[in-house]
Amino acid sequence: MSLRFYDTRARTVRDFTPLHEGRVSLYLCGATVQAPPHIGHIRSGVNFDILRRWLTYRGYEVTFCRNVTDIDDKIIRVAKAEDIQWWQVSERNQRAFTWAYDTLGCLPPTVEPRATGHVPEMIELMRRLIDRGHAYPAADGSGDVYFDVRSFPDYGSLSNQRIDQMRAAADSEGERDKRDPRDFALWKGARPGEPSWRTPWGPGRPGWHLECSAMATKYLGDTFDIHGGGLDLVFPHHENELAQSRAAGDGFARYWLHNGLLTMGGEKMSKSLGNSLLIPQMVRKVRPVELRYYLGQAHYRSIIDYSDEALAEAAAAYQRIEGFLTRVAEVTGGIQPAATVPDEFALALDDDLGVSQALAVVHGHVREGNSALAEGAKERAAGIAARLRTMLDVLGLDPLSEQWAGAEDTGLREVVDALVTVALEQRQAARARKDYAAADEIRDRLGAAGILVEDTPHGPRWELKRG
RNA sequence: GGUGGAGUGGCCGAGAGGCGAGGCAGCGGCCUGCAAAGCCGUCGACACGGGUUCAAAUCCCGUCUCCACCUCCA
Repeated sequence: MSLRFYDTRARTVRDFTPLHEGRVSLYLCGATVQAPPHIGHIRSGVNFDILRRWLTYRGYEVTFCRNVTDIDDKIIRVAKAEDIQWWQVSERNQRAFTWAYDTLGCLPPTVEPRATGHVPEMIELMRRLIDRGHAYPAADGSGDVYFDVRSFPDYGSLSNQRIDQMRAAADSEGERDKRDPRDFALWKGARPGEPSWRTPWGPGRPGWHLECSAMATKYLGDTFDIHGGGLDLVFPHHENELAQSRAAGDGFARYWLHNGLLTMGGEKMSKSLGNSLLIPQMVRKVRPVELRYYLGQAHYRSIIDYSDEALAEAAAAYQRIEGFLTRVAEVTGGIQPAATVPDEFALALDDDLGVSQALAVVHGHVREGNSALAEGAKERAAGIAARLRTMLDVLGLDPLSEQWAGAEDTGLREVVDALVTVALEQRQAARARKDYAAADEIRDRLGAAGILVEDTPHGPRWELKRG
Protein backbone atom coordinates (compact mmCIF):
# COMPACT_ATOMS: atom_id res chain seq x y z
CA MET A 1 0.00 0.00 0.00
CA SER A 2 1.21 3.44 -0.78
CA LEU A 3 1.34 6.54 1.30
CA ARG A 4 -2.04 8.14 1.80
CA PHE A 5 -3.57 10.93 3.82
CA TYR A 6 -6.96 12.22 4.78
CA ASP A 7 -7.47 15.34 2.72
CA THR A 8 -9.82 17.84 4.35
CA ARG A 9 -10.90 19.29 1.03
CA ALA A 10 -11.69 15.92 -0.56
CA ARG A 11 -13.18 14.74 2.75
CA THR A 12 -11.62 11.36 2.22
CA VAL A 13 -8.34 9.51 2.31
CA ARG A 14 -6.29 10.05 -0.86
CA ASP A 15 -3.17 8.38 -2.17
CA PHE A 16 -0.28 10.74 -1.89
CA THR A 17 1.75 11.55 -4.97
CA PRO A 18 4.04 14.54 -4.74
CA LEU A 19 4.07 17.17 -7.45
CA HIS A 20 7.76 16.57 -8.10
CA GLU A 21 9.12 13.06 -7.78
CA GLY A 22 11.26 12.59 -4.72
CA ARG A 23 10.38 15.96 -3.22
CA VAL A 24 7.65 17.12 -0.89
CA SER A 25 6.75 20.70 -0.13
CA LEU A 26 5.01 21.16 3.20
CA TYR A 27 3.53 24.34 4.64
CA LEU A 28 2.36 24.48 8.22
CA CYS A 29 0.49 27.37 9.75
CA GLY A 30 2.62 28.06 12.74
CA ALA A 31 2.04 30.59 15.42
CA THR A 32 0.40 33.95 15.65
CA VAL A 33 2.83 35.11 18.26
CA GLN A 34 0.48 37.01 20.52
CA ALA A 35 1.10 34.74 23.54
CA PRO A 36 3.39 31.85 24.50
CA PRO A 37 2.42 28.39 23.22
CA HIS A 38 0.21 25.95 25.07
CA ILE A 39 0.30 22.19 24.60
CA GLY A 40 -2.33 22.31 21.88
CA HIS A 41 -0.06 24.41 19.68
CA ILE A 42 2.81 22.08 20.34
CA ARG A 43 0.66 19.05 19.62
CA SER A 44 0.25 20.40 16.13
CA GLY A 45 4.00 20.91 15.96
CA VAL A 46 4.65 17.34 17.09
CA ASN A 47 2.09 15.84 14.69
CA PHE A 48 3.59 17.58 11.70
CA ASP A 49 7.11 16.88 12.90
CA ILE A 50 6.27 13.18 12.77
CA LEU A 51 4.80 13.65 9.29
CA ARG A 52 7.95 15.42 8.17
CA ARG A 53 10.18 12.72 9.69
CA TRP A 54 8.15 9.98 8.05
CA LEU A 55 8.29 11.63 4.63
CA THR A 56 12.03 11.99 5.08
CA TYR A 57 12.35 8.34 6.08
CA ARG A 58 10.39 7.46 2.95
CA GLY A 59 13.13 9.06 0.93
CA TYR A 60 11.57 12.39 0.09
CA GLU A 61 13.51 15.59 0.23
CA VAL A 62 11.16 17.67 2.36
CA THR A 63 10.98 21.44 2.19
CA PHE A 64 9.17 22.35 5.37
CA CYS A 65 7.92 25.91 5.69
CA ARG A 66 6.38 26.95 8.99
CA ASN A 67 5.37 30.56 9.18
CA VAL A 68 5.20 33.05 12.00
CA THR A 69 2.46 35.65 11.92
CA ASP A 70 4.11 38.47 13.77
CA ILE A 71 1.50 41.19 13.40
CA ASP A 72 -2.20 41.09 14.22
CA ASP A 73 -4.85 42.82 16.30
CA LYS A 74 -4.01 41.02 19.51
CA ILE A 75 -0.29 41.66 19.26
CA ILE A 76 -1.07 45.34 18.89
CA ARG A 77 -3.44 45.18 21.83
CA VAL A 78 -0.92 43.40 24.07
CA ALA A 79 1.76 45.91 23.16
CA LYS A 80 -0.57 48.76 23.98
CA ALA A 81 -1.55 47.20 27.31
CA GLU A 82 2.07 46.72 28.31
CA ASP A 83 3.20 49.97 26.77
CA ILE A 84 5.86 48.31 24.64
CA GLN A 85 6.44 47.97 20.90
CA TRP A 86 4.42 45.44 18.90
CA TRP A 87 7.65 43.77 17.80
CA GLN A 88 8.70 43.25 21.39
CA VAL A 89 5.57 41.18 21.89
CA SER A 90 6.10 39.08 18.78
CA GLU A 91 9.81 38.59 19.40
CA ARG A 92 9.18 37.49 22.95
CA ASN A 93 6.53 34.98 21.99
CA GLN A 94 8.34 33.70 18.95
CA ARG A 95 11.27 32.84 21.21
CA ALA A 96 8.88 31.01 23.53
CA PHE A 97 7.54 29.00 20.59
CA THR A 98 11.00 28.18 19.31
CA TRP A 99 12.07 27.06 22.77
CA ALA A 100 8.99 24.87 23.09
CA TYR A 101 9.45 23.24 19.67
CA ASP A 102 13.11 22.58 20.44
CA THR A 103 12.34 21.26 23.89
CA LEU A 104 9.82 18.79 22.50
CA GLY A 105 12.22 17.59 19.83
CA CYS A 106 10.55 19.14 16.78
CA LEU A 107 13.13 19.51 14.04
CA PRO A 108 13.54 23.09 12.86
CA PRO A 109 11.70 23.94 9.64
CA THR A 110 13.61 24.44 6.43
CA VAL A 111 12.43 28.03 6.47
CA GLU A 112 10.45 30.01 9.03
CA PRO A 113 9.22 33.18 7.33
CA ARG A 114 7.59 36.06 9.14
CA ALA A 115 4.61 37.97 7.82
CA THR A 116 6.09 41.43 8.15
CA GLY A 117 9.08 40.45 6.04
CA HIS A 118 6.86 39.73 3.05
CA VAL A 119 4.84 42.87 2.45
CA PRO A 120 6.07 43.31 -1.16
CA GLU A 121 4.88 39.79 -1.99
CA MET A 122 1.52 40.58 -0.43
CA ILE A 123 1.18 43.79 -2.42
CA GLU A 124 1.92 41.88 -5.60
CA LEU A 125 -0.71 39.29 -4.73
CA MET A 126 -3.32 41.98 -3.99
CA ARG A 127 -2.55 43.66 -7.28
CA ARG A 128 -3.14 40.43 -9.16
CA LEU A 129 -6.43 39.92 -7.34
CA ILE A 130 -7.63 43.44 -8.02
CA ASP A 131 -6.61 43.16 -11.69
CA ARG A 132 -8.57 39.96 -12.02
CA GLY A 133 -11.63 41.46 -10.36
CA HIS A 134 -11.48 39.39 -7.18
CA ALA A 135 -10.53 42.15 -4.77
CA TYR A 136 -11.24 45.82 -4.26
CA PRO A 137 -9.96 48.67 -2.14
CA ALA A 138 -12.63 50.06 0.14
CA ALA A 139 -14.32 52.99 -1.49
CA ASP A 140 -14.30 54.98 1.73
CA GLY A 141 -10.55 55.53 1.53
CA SER A 142 -9.89 53.64 4.72
CA GLY A 143 -7.07 51.72 3.10
CA ASP A 144 -8.76 48.37 3.60
CA VAL A 145 -8.57 45.92 0.72
CA TYR A 146 -11.17 43.17 0.57
CA PHE A 147 -11.51 39.87 -1.20
CA ASP A 148 -14.78 39.63 -3.11
CA VAL A 149 -16.15 36.21 -2.18
CA ARG A 150 -19.02 36.47 -4.64
CA SER A 151 -16.54 36.77 -7.48
CA PHE A 152 -15.09 33.33 -6.75
CA PRO A 153 -17.67 30.57 -7.23
CA ASP A 154 -15.47 27.99 -5.57
CA TYR A 155 -15.47 29.88 -2.27
CA GLY A 156 -16.34 27.43 0.53
CA SER A 157 -14.94 24.35 -1.15
CA LEU A 158 -12.44 23.57 1.60
CA SER A 159 -14.84 23.75 4.51
CA ASN A 160 -17.78 22.50 2.46
CA GLN A 161 -19.92 25.52 3.07
CA ARG A 162 -21.98 27.65 0.78
CA ILE A 163 -21.89 31.37 1.16
CA ASP A 164 -25.62 31.75 1.44
CA GLN A 165 -25.88 29.32 4.29
CA MET A 166 -23.19 30.84 6.37
CA ARG A 167 -24.30 32.71 9.38
CA ALA A 168 -24.23 36.32 8.38
CA ALA A 169 -21.68 37.67 10.76
CA ALA A 170 -21.72 41.29 11.63
CA ASP A 171 -18.73 43.17 10.34
CA SER A 172 -16.01 43.05 12.88
CA GLU A 173 -14.84 46.25 14.36
CA GLY A 174 -13.00 48.54 12.00
CA GLU A 175 -14.17 46.85 8.84
CA ARG A 176 -16.19 49.09 6.67
CA ASP A 177 -17.62 49.39 3.24
CA LYS A 178 -17.67 45.75 2.26
CA ARG A 179 -19.72 44.57 -0.69
CA ASP A 180 -20.70 41.42 1.16
CA PRO A 181 -20.43 40.77 4.88
CA ARG A 182 -18.42 37.61 4.14
CA ASP A 183 -15.80 39.50 2.19
CA PHE A 184 -12.60 39.29 4.17
CA ALA A 185 -9.80 41.77 4.60
CA LEU A 186 -6.67 41.11 2.59
CA TRP A 187 -5.24 44.29 4.01
CA LYS A 188 -6.26 46.46 6.92
CA GLY A 189 -5.85 50.19 6.61
CA ALA A 190 -3.91 51.70 9.48
CA ARG A 191 -5.62 53.73 12.14
CA PRO A 192 -3.78 56.41 14.08
CA GLY A 193 -0.97 55.00 16.17
CA GLU A 194 -1.04 51.59 14.60
CA PRO A 195 2.00 50.00 12.98
CA SER A 196 1.78 50.16 9.21
CA TRP A 197 3.47 49.42 5.91
CA ARG A 198 3.04 51.40 2.72
CA THR A 199 0.98 50.11 -0.17
CA PRO A 200 -0.52 51.65 -3.30
CA TRP A 201 -3.83 51.69 -1.42
CA GLY A 202 -2.54 53.40 1.65
CA PRO A 203 -0.62 52.45 4.79
CA GLY A 204 -1.79 49.41 6.70
CA ARG A 205 -1.01 45.88 7.72
CA PRO A 206 -1.74 42.37 6.48
CA GLY A 207 -5.13 40.81 7.01
CA TRP A 208 -4.72 37.52 8.74
CA HIS A 209 -4.83 35.32 5.64
CA LEU A 210 -2.89 37.09 2.95
CA GLU A 211 0.56 36.48 4.38
CA CYS A 212 0.23 32.71 4.32
CA SER A 213 -0.62 32.69 0.63
CA ALA A 214 2.25 35.03 -0.12
CA MET A 215 4.79 33.08 1.92
CA ALA A 216 3.71 29.59 0.95
CA THR A 217 3.98 30.30 -2.76
CA LYS A 218 7.20 32.25 -2.36
CA TYR A 219 9.02 29.38 -0.71
CA LEU A 220 7.20 26.35 -2.07
CA GLY A 221 5.99 27.49 -5.48
CA ASP A 222 2.62 28.41 -7.01
CA THR A 223 1.51 24.85 -6.44
CA PHE A 224 2.79 22.77 -3.57
CA ASP A 225 2.02 19.48 -1.91
CA ILE A 226 0.73 19.72 1.63
CA HIS A 227 -0.78 22.47 3.71
CA GLY A 228 -1.32 21.72 7.38
CA GLY A 229 -2.62 23.25 10.57
CA GLY A 230 -5.08 22.86 13.38
CA LEU A 231 -8.67 21.92 12.64
CA ASP A 232 -9.82 25.34 13.83
CA LEU A 233 -8.02 26.93 10.91
CA VAL A 234 -10.12 25.26 8.23
CA PHE A 235 -12.51 28.16 8.27
CA PRO A 236 -11.98 30.97 7.77
CA HIS A 237 -8.19 30.96 7.59
CA HIS A 238 -7.45 28.16 5.15
CA GLU A 239 -10.63 28.70 3.16
CA ASN A 240 -9.55 32.27 2.58
CA GLU A 241 -5.99 31.33 1.73
CA LEU A 242 -7.23 28.87 -0.83
CA ALA A 243 -9.69 31.34 -2.32
CA GLN A 244 -7.26 34.22 -2.70
CA SER A 245 -4.49 32.04 -4.13
CA ARG A 246 -6.70 30.19 -6.58
CA ALA A 247 -8.42 33.40 -7.60
CA ALA A 248 -5.01 34.88 -8.29
CA GLY A 249 -4.23 31.96 -10.57
CA ASP A 250 -2.06 29.82 -8.32
CA GLY A 251 -2.65 26.11 -7.86
CA PHE A 252 -1.81 26.34 -4.16
CA ALA A 253 -1.99 23.32 -1.83
CA ARG A 254 -2.75 19.88 -3.28
CA TYR A 255 -3.48 18.17 0.05
CA TRP A 256 -4.93 19.71 3.20
CA LEU A 257 -4.12 18.04 6.51
CA HIS A 258 -5.58 19.17 9.82
CA ASN A 259 -4.76 17.94 13.29
CA GLY A 260 -7.43 17.48 15.94
CA LEU A 261 -7.63 19.91 18.79
CA LEU A 262 -6.61 19.44 22.36
CA THR A 263 -9.31 19.93 24.95
CA MET A 264 -9.48 20.04 28.70
CA GLY A 265 -12.64 18.90 30.42
CA GLY A 266 -14.17 18.58 26.96
CA GLU A 267 -13.54 22.20 26.12
CA LYS A 268 -11.09 23.44 23.55
CA MET A 269 -7.83 24.75 24.91
CA SER A 270 -7.29 28.22 23.61
CA LYS A 271 -5.59 31.40 24.43
CA SER A 272 -8.85 33.28 24.46
CA LEU A 273 -10.58 30.85 26.84
CA GLY A 274 -7.76 31.16 29.30
CA ASN A 275 -7.44 27.42 29.93
CA SER A 276 -3.96 27.13 28.54
CA LEU A 277 -1.39 24.70 29.86
CA LEU A 278 1.96 26.21 29.02
CA ILE A 279 5.01 24.15 28.21
CA PRO A 280 7.24 25.26 31.12
CA GLN A 281 4.68 24.08 33.68
CA MET A 282 4.17 20.80 31.83
CA VAL A 283 7.83 19.86 31.75
CA ARG A 284 7.85 20.15 35.50
CA LYS A 285 5.31 17.31 35.66
CA VAL A 286 6.99 15.01 33.15
CA ARG A 287 10.12 15.06 31.06
CA PRO A 288 9.81 16.72 27.63
CA VAL A 289 10.16 13.41 25.80
CA GLU A 290 7.29 11.99 27.84
CA LEU A 291 5.15 15.00 26.98
CA ARG A 292 6.02 14.44 23.33
CA TYR A 293 4.97 10.79 23.64
CA TYR A 294 1.67 11.88 25.16
CA LEU A 295 0.94 14.47 22.47
CA GLY A 296 2.06 12.21 19.63
CA GLN A 297 0.60 8.84 20.62
CA ALA A 298 -3.00 9.50 19.61
CA HIS A 299 -3.89 9.69 15.94
CA TYR A 300 -3.28 13.23 14.72
CA ARG A 301 -6.91 13.75 13.73
CA SER A 302 -8.48 12.68 17.01
CA ILE A 303 -9.24 14.88 19.95
CA ILE A 304 -6.97 14.65 22.96
CA ASP A 305 -8.80 15.53 26.14
CA TYR A 306 -6.01 16.42 28.49
CA SER A 307 -5.73 14.89 31.94
CA ASP A 308 -2.87 14.51 34.40
CA GLU A 309 -3.67 10.81 34.67
CA ALA A 310 -3.40 10.20 30.94
CA LEU A 311 -0.16 12.13 30.88
CA ALA A 312 1.23 9.97 33.67
CA GLU A 313 0.22 6.81 31.81
CA ALA A 314 1.98 8.02 28.71
CA ALA A 315 5.08 8.66 30.77
CA ALA A 316 4.91 5.13 32.17
CA ALA A 317 4.52 3.67 28.70
CA TYR A 318 7.50 5.62 27.46
CA GLN A 319 9.60 4.53 30.42
CA ARG A 320 8.92 0.93 29.55
CA ILE A 321 10.39 1.47 26.09
CA GLU A 322 13.25 3.46 27.48
CA GLY A 323 13.98 0.88 30.16
CA PHE A 324 14.45 -1.86 27.62
CA LEU A 325 16.76 0.17 25.40
CA THR A 326 18.79 1.34 28.37
CA ARG A 327 19.29 -2.20 29.61
CA VAL A 328 20.26 -3.52 26.20
CA ALA A 329 22.73 -0.71 25.76
CA GLU A 330 24.25 -1.51 29.14
CA VAL A 331 24.59 -5.17 28.32
CA THR A 332 25.87 -4.77 24.77
CA GLY A 333 27.86 -1.58 25.13
CA GLY A 334 25.78 0.32 22.60
CA ILE A 335 23.13 -0.08 19.92
CA GLN A 336 23.23 1.39 16.43
CA PRO A 337 19.91 2.04 14.68
CA ALA A 338 18.89 -0.39 11.95
CA ALA A 339 18.62 0.68 8.33
CA THR A 340 14.91 0.09 8.03
CA VAL A 341 11.76 -0.18 10.10
CA PRO A 342 9.56 -3.31 10.17
CA ASP A 343 6.94 -3.52 7.41
CA GLU A 344 4.07 -3.47 9.86
CA PHE A 345 5.33 -0.21 11.31
CA ALA A 346 5.75 1.30 7.85
CA LEU A 347 2.29 0.19 6.80
CA ALA A 348 0.78 1.85 9.83
CA LEU A 349 2.42 5.20 9.17
CA ASP A 350 1.75 5.03 5.43
CA ASP A 351 -1.93 4.80 6.21
CA ASP A 352 -2.69 8.37 7.18
CA LEU A 353 0.06 8.41 9.79
CA GLY A 354 -1.28 5.68 12.07
CA VAL A 355 1.00 6.40 14.98
CA SER A 356 -1.11 4.43 17.45
CA GLN A 357 -0.75 1.23 15.46
CA ALA A 358 2.89 1.97 14.88
CA LEU A 359 3.33 2.21 18.64
CA ALA A 360 1.72 -1.19 19.04
CA VAL A 361 4.56 -2.52 16.87
CA VAL A 362 7.02 -0.66 19.04
CA HIS A 363 5.62 -2.22 22.19
CA GLY A 364 5.62 -5.64 20.60
CA HIS A 365 9.34 -5.24 20.00
CA VAL A 366 9.87 -4.14 23.57
CA ARG A 367 8.15 -7.25 24.87
CA GLU A 368 10.14 -9.56 22.59
CA GLY A 369 13.32 -7.73 23.42
CA ASN A 370 12.74 -8.06 27.12
CA SER A 371 12.16 -11.78 26.68
CA ALA A 372 15.40 -12.10 24.74
CA LEU A 373 17.21 -10.19 27.43
CA ALA A 374 15.75 -12.43 30.13
CA GLU A 375 16.97 -15.47 28.22
CA GLY A 376 20.41 -13.96 27.89
CA ALA A 377 20.05 -13.82 24.09
CA LYS A 378 22.08 -10.65 23.75
CA GLU A 379 22.38 -10.64 19.98
CA ARG A 380 18.70 -11.14 19.44
CA ALA A 381 17.95 -8.39 21.95
CA ALA A 382 20.43 -6.13 20.20
CA GLY A 383 18.81 -6.72 16.83
CA ILE A 384 15.40 -5.89 18.22
CA ALA A 385 16.79 -2.80 19.91
CA ALA A 386 18.36 -1.63 16.66
CA ARG A 387 15.02 -1.79 14.85
CA LEU A 388 13.36 -0.15 17.81
CA ARG A 389 15.74 2.80 17.65
CA THR A 390 14.92 3.33 13.99
CA MET A 391 11.20 3.27 14.64
CA LEU A 392 11.50 5.60 17.59
CA ASP A 393 13.66 7.97 15.60
CA VAL A 394 10.85 8.38 13.08
CA LEU A 395 8.58 9.35 15.96
CA GLY A 396 11.22 11.60 17.50
CA LEU A 397 11.25 9.46 20.63
CA ASP A 398 14.53 7.52 20.57
CA PRO A 399 15.80 7.55 24.16
CA LEU A 400 19.34 6.88 22.98
CA SER A 401 19.35 9.77 20.50
CA GLU A 402 21.40 12.87 21.03
CA GLN A 403 18.20 14.79 21.67
CA TRP A 404 17.08 12.70 24.63
CA ALA A 405 20.04 10.71 25.94
CA GLY A 406 21.49 12.15 29.07
CA ALA A 407 19.10 15.04 29.05
CA GLU A 408 19.41 15.12 32.81
CA ASP A 409 23.12 14.47 32.82
CA THR A 410 24.74 17.14 34.89
CA GLY A 411 28.22 15.77 34.39
CA LEU A 412 28.16 14.18 37.80
CA ARG A 413 27.01 10.81 36.61
CA GLU A 414 30.45 9.24 36.75
CA VAL A 415 31.03 10.57 40.23
CA VAL A 416 27.69 9.24 41.44
CA ASP A 417 28.34 5.93 39.73
CA ALA A 418 31.63 5.55 41.60
CA LEU A 419 29.96 6.29 44.93
CA VAL A 420 26.99 4.05 44.29
CA THR A 421 29.29 1.26 43.18
CA VAL A 422 31.04 1.36 46.55
CA ALA A 423 27.70 1.00 48.31
CA LEU A 424 26.56 -1.75 45.96
CA GLU A 425 29.76 -3.72 46.55
CA GLN A 426 29.08 -3.63 50.27
CA ARG A 427 25.52 -4.73 49.61
CA GLN A 428 26.73 -7.63 47.46
CA ALA A 429 29.08 -8.67 50.22
CA ALA A 430 26.25 -8.59 52.73
CA ARG A 431 24.06 -10.65 50.37
CA ALA A 432 26.87 -13.15 49.93
CA ARG A 433 26.95 -13.78 53.67
CA LYS A 434 23.14 -13.75 53.71
CA ASP A 435 23.00 -10.66 55.90
CA TYR A 436 19.85 -9.45 54.17
CA ALA A 437 19.04 -6.87 56.82
CA ALA A 438 22.28 -5.07 56.02
CA ALA A 439 21.79 -5.48 52.26
CA ASP A 440 18.27 -4.07 52.43
CA GLU A 441 19.35 -1.16 54.55
CA ILE A 442 21.90 -0.16 51.92
CA ARG A 443 19.23 -0.40 49.23
CA ASP A 444 16.79 1.60 51.33
CA ARG A 445 19.30 4.33 52.03
CA LEU A 446 20.18 4.59 48.36
CA GLY A 447 16.47 4.72 47.65
CA ALA A 448 16.01 7.57 50.08
CA ALA A 449 18.76 9.39 48.22
CA GLY A 450 16.87 8.94 44.95
CA ILE A 451 18.79 5.91 43.64
CA LEU A 452 16.78 2.94 42.43
CA VAL A 453 18.61 -0.39 42.72
CA GLU A 454 17.70 -3.44 40.64
CA ASP A 455 19.30 -6.85 40.66
CA THR A 456 19.81 -8.45 37.26
CA PRO A 457 21.41 -11.70 36.09
CA HIS A 458 24.48 -9.60 35.35
CA GLY A 459 24.61 -8.05 38.78
CA PRO A 460 23.02 -5.01 40.33
CA ARG A 461 22.35 -1.84 38.36
CA TRP A 462 21.11 1.56 39.41
CA GLU A 463 19.33 4.53 38.02
CA LEU A 464 17.89 7.77 39.24
CA LYS A 465 14.32 7.62 40.42
CA ARG A 466 11.78 9.64 38.49
CA GLY A 467 9.07 11.95 39.69
C1' G B 1 -29.83 27.58 10.73
C1' G B 2 -25.32 25.47 7.92
C1' U B 3 -20.74 22.23 7.93
C1' G B 4 -17.78 18.51 10.14
C1' G B 5 -16.46 15.11 14.19
C1' A B 6 -16.96 12.06 18.64
C1' G B 7 -19.33 8.48 22.33
C1' U B 8 -14.90 1.52 22.82
C1' G B 9 -13.34 -2.50 29.15
C1' G B 10 -11.38 0.77 35.89
C1' C B 11 -8.38 4.55 32.73
C1' C B 12 -5.82 6.06 28.04
C1' G B 13 -6.30 4.66 23.09
C1' A B 14 -6.41 1.94 17.92
C1' G B 15 -9.62 -0.70 14.67
C1' A B 16 -14.13 -0.19 11.07
C1' G B 17 -18.36 -6.85 8.77
C1' G B 18 -15.77 -12.83 10.70
C1' C B 19 -9.51 -15.49 15.06
C1' G B 20 -11.25 -9.32 20.99
C1' A B 21 -4.33 -3.61 18.61
C1' G B 22 -1.26 -1.61 22.26
C1' G B 23 -0.30 0.86 26.97
C1' C B 24 -1.56 1.96 32.27
C1' A B 25 -4.03 -0.17 36.45
C1' G B 26 -6.17 -5.09 38.74
C1' C B 27 -5.83 -10.42 39.54
C1' G B 28 -2.97 -15.35 39.27
C1' G B 29 1.74 -17.44 38.25
C1' C B 30 7.20 -17.47 37.02
C1' C B 31 11.79 -15.12 38.33
C1' U B 32 14.06 -12.86 43.15
C1' G B 33 16.76 -14.01 49.83
C1' C B 34 12.87 -10.05 49.61
C1' A B 35 12.06 -6.39 46.14
C1' A B 36 12.33 -3.81 41.51
C1' A B 37 12.35 -4.66 36.48
C1' G B 38 10.82 -8.34 33.20
C1' C B 39 8.07 -12.65 31.33
C1' C B 40 3.53 -15.87 30.99
C1' G B 41 -1.61 -16.11 31.84
C1' U B 42 -6.18 -13.65 33.11
C1' C B 43 -10.34 -10.26 33.86
C1' G B 44 -12.72 -7.07 30.73
C1' A B 45 -15.73 -2.85 25.70
C1' C B 46 -17.84 -1.23 21.69
C1' A B 47 -23.87 5.48 24.03
C1' C B 48 -29.17 3.65 23.35
C1' G B 49 -33.35 1.35 20.28
C1' G B 50 -34.51 -1.09 15.88
C1' G B 51 -32.97 -3.33 11.12
C1' U B 52 -29.72 -5.82 7.14
C1' U B 53 -26.49 -10.27 7.28
C1' C B 54 -24.71 -17.02 8.21
C1' A B 55 -21.85 -13.15 10.92
C1' A B 56 -22.05 -5.88 13.14
C1' A B 57 -17.93 -1.59 17.45
C1' U B 58 -17.81 -1.98 12.22
C1' C B 59 -23.37 -1.29 7.27
C1' C B 60 -28.67 1.08 7.37
C1' C B 61 -32.69 3.85 10.10
C1' G B 62 -33.98 6.39 14.47
C1' U B 63 -32.79 8.46 19.45
C1' C B 64 -29.71 10.62 23.21
C1' U B 65 -25.23 13.10 24.79
C1' C B 66 -20.88 15.83 23.73
C1' C B 67 -17.27 18.71 20.78
C1' A B 68 -15.43 21.89 16.85
C1' C B 69 -16.10 25.59 12.87
C1' C B 70 -19.48 29.40 10.66
C1' U B 71 -16.00 35.59 15.26
C1' C B 72 -9.48 35.91 17.11
C1' C B 73 -7.70 30.77 17.58
C1' A B 74 -2.90 25.01 16.37
